[in-house]
Amino acid sequence: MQSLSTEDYLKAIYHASQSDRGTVATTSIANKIGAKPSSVTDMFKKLSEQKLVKYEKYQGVSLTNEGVKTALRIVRKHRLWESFLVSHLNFNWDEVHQVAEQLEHIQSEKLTNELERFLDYPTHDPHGDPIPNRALFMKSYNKILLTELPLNKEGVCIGVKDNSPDFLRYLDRRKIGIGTPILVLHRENFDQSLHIQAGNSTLMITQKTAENIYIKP
Amino acid sequence: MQSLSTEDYLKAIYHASQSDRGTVATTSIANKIGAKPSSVTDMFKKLSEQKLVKYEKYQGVSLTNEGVKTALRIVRKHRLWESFLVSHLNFNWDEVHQVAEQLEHIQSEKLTNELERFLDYPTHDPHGDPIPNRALFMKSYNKILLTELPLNKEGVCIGVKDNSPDFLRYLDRRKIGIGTPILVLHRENFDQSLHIQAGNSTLMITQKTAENIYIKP
DNA sequence: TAAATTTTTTAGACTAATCTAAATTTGATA
DNA sequence: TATCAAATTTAGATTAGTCTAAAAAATTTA
Repeated sequence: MQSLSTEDYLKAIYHASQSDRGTVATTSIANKIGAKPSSVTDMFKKLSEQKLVKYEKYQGVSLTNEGVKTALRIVRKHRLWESFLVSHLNFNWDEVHQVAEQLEHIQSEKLTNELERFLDYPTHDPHGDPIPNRALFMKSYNKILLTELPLNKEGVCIGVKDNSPDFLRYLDRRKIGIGTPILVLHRENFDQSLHIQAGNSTLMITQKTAENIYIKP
Repeated sequence: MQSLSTEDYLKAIYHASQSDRGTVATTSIANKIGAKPSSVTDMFKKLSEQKLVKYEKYQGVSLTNEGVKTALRIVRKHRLWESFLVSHLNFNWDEVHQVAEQLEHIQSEKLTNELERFLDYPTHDPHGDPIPNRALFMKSYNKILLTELPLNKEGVCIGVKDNSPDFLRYLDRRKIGIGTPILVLHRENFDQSLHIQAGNSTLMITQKTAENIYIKP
């Protein structure tokens, strides 16, 4: 049985290794967790003893198969709870993360599986991220960033890269959400800002915004 | 913000002071929590500093108003989650306690209040215990123990005193649950065992069983 | 490639919650 | 009411997770 803290580390390592490919550095986890690098080193050693990560001094860590499984079990719970909060408890997509951070640590397989059944086996959470099923398998869409969508080719918003409340509320105000159809009308060469049609309104968004929106072409 | 452990102590003190009336002894909490008396003394001091209990060396503790409120907030969450598990996630009433022990520590007022709304403001949990509302007020039924129900006077089972899975499953097998109408047909003077009619079957139960069933006369 | 910078680890300390063992207080009993 | 047993507290140690400061290794840069 993992402690709350080891679960947080495993999840952080999992997410970091998704974007960074392969091994994960001490400082990268320290920043994610909000701890000092020395604390992270200690935890790396501990996780290594438990065979949840492969750790070589000064070389960072990578998750073992068992480590990946443990991380995915937490991700599964996190995303199921986020789905529940939005679909049944009137939470907005920018409010769910903090609460799900707590709920993801609840230990009960029956609870997780019944929650999944109750929600009718959702495949994606409110931010468009895929939910691992009982066998910890998830299929992610074939997705691109909005910056990569060709001019005048219709796509649909299927997720966001940045999950911060600030960004999500900004999208709310722009009426952009999961499922919103999007068309790039014009790309400004000067600053890479975009004129887009989102739903049935046209608006301008910055490059920074565009590179945080996932599109199914 | 309380730690998980202080919350457990406050809840234990609250429950103990319900049955024991007034102040609560060190050992009584040690037994409930599963800790040594010396650890309990340490925690009493800590809670006392936080003004959540009144503590006099060698004289036990009693909750302050603030302590009662904190305890009731935990009880509220515990009982709401138990209700949710039974009503929507196919848990039986003997399975909910352990999971609710974890869920009761989740910190989010919005979560608690929305859960309450989603469940349509339940007043009692699956064991018949009253659920404090948002203002932490709860009304309990006027209840007696089955041992006190007069012969041939119809009552209804509205709760249990012992919440252990063993007892609850025993009641399941006897088809006794919340709402079951009960009539005492005969009381055996020799060992105080009872012949009762529960629903539409008649059966014999021991005194020990009878003194763990609450009845609305 | 040597020096400088950055990253990582080690060493030692701190806190919260726990424990054991010994000392103290309370309350029951003779 | 003096003694004894039970309950409670104190003292000191332990564990997990964290920290700071210093040392060591890796990486970048000149």
